[in-house]
Amino acid sequence: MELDQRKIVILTTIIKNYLETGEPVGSRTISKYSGLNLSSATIRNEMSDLEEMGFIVQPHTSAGRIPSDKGYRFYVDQLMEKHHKEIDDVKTEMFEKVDRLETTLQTLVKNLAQNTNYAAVVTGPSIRTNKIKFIQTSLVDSRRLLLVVMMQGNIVKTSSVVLDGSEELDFNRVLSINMLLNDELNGLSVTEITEGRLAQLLARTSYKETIRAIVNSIVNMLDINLGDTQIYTSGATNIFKYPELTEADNASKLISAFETKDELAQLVKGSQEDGTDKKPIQVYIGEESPLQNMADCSVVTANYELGNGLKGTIGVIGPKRMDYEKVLEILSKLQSEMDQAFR
Amino acid sequence: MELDQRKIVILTTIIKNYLETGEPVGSRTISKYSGLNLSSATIRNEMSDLEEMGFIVQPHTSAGRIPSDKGYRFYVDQLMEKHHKEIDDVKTEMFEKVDRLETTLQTLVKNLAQNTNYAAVVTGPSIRTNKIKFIQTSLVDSRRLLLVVMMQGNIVKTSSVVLDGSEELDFNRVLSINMLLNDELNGLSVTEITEGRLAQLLARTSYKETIRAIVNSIVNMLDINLGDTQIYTSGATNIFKYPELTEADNASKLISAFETKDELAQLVKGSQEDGTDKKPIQVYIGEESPLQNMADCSVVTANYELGNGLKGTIGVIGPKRMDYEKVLEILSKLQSEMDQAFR
DNA sequence: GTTAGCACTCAAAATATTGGAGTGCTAACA
DNA sequence: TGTTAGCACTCCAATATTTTGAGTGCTAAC
Repeated sequence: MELDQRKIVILTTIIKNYLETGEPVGSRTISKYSGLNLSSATIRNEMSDLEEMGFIVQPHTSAGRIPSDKGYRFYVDQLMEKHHKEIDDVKTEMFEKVDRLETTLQTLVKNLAQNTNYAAVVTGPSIRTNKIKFIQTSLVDSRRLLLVVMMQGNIVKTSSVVLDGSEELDFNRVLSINMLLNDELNGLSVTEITEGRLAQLLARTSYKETIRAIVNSIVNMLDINLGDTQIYTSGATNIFKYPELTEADNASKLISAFETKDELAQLVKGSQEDGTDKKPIQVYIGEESPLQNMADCSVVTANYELGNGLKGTIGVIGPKRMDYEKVLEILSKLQSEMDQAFR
Repeated sequence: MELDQRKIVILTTIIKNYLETGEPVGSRTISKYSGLNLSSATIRNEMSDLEEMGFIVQPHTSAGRIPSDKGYRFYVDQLMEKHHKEIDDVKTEMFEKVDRLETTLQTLVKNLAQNTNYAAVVTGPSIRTNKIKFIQTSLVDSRRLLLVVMMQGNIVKTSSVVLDGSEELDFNRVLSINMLLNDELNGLSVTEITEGRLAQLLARTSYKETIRAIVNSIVNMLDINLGDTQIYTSGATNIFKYPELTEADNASKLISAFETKDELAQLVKGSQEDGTDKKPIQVYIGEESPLQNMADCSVVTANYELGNGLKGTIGVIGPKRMDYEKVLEILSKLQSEMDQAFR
């Protein structure tokens, strides 16, 4: 059977209607709103075809039809095509005063959730591949150093280093340690701080224990503590707006996923791997999603790349009947702006 | 009517039973479990009295009784008395490696939620009254300073200061600025950084614009950005474990309160004002709570005070039928440990 | 190819039925 | 006088039943 023009119109009408109402769509409704001037009986015949082809399903015998995952997929693919032809050069004002990546991402994710009415998640760039821009240690008291590391994107991390006291430090010695650290480590990512590097560093100083403690602290801070990537979320409670997600204990699972953030990391990681350069925006519909908890949701993710090579992901999580058009538009707009913001 | 010993036993039995089961308690149950060896009919008479006195209510004519807010209040007050006589010197290991207050509080709140199975909230000390311990600025590039401020409790805040470029800075100049800042501002809280102070500071330097920008940044950072007090939460999803809180759209409101944290701030602030020194732990039952959203919950808060004068609050939010005994025990234990941890 | 008409289906809403836990009251008992 | 057994009564909650209506597929006519 072929998907002719008329079938496409009917399918699209069903989907659009369902996106709005969330209720199964019957033949009479279509006959009134499709603009095709066909009777409900004719529509019924076509719908029966569409069902056979797998684009729509009946929740039960005497109900209207709702889109299947395949149906959504068709609709979204169609949207994506249309979308590529449009050029949107509208500017949001979000990036006017870009200072630190962290705060920027925080406001970004908040706005995203508010604008879409779905749950939003944004990840910062992977710290492990992000490069050190600047290191500073200072003596807080005789036994403790404050360590401040600034990464690309002006991400600042701090920790304190407790010394065992075998090496006496004073102001000038800390100064020279700072110079040494910056000299050796600037421009490196954590993954590049190898044993060899450390040895090279130690060879140039007599404060071996202190340096060792500091480097250790840096690696810990960037490697383990942060679980690699920082994840910002917002609008988790928006899912309460969509009854189909609140049924049973779905809500509980979803909200809990947002509270712990562990699973979200996977979600986002997956999308970065899938992403060939041609498809910077991805749509996962229902079962397509990498997480079981999200099988009743749709997930739209966009990878962004800052000018300096840092990569991250923006994502929206909502019901299958999400307003794909709007979400795609917003995400692609944000994506292109992010690309330019941090050059 | 008088609340004699027998009535107390019956009331207590009703409450304990209801705490466990969450179901209304009938006269037969009591006659079996109170240990009083009275028939259900006798119990019925007493229950009828207790209801008249306002300690218990009937959800509907032919149901068992459940404790009223007044009933809970009686029970909790009784507990509190008993509690004061006990001395618990059990040590948790949470505070072994206390480094920075922020991370400590984060793990604290997480443990609290996991141990109690309720939602937990912990606030750090008010930054506005917290004192500056150490200031460090460093030149990131020609136009930008990285500002690091360490407060009491080793809370570290950073921000970057963008300079207008009218004053050329170099390494040595930044050094002298640092010394000046530390000299003038250490030991002060934000509230103490007045116009007069600033004037005094400016009089001692020729880099007036830079200093002005830095001080501005410090005040902003500590005053506005953080909304005064930092709030850590955990276990919000635990409320899904208690059906009576999940009914209607209560869950939505509660979770949302936890996501935005605004309301929680009030909750906690209220408890700090109420708190005379004699009652460091407070229990709000149902309507007693300062927030309408929490009218179906009970809230238990404990104020802690670190050795150095910093104050904060630990709180647990759960259903009215929460295990008060356990919660009181845990909170008071934490409270006393906190008091000693950061001396 | 399209459509009106009709019998059929089935979920959801409305309504009825039942069971049982709980009560209050009264009268008898220790 | 306090306690208790017994009984009629209440009413929620669970279950069963009926009703309703939106929707379908099929057939026959246009």
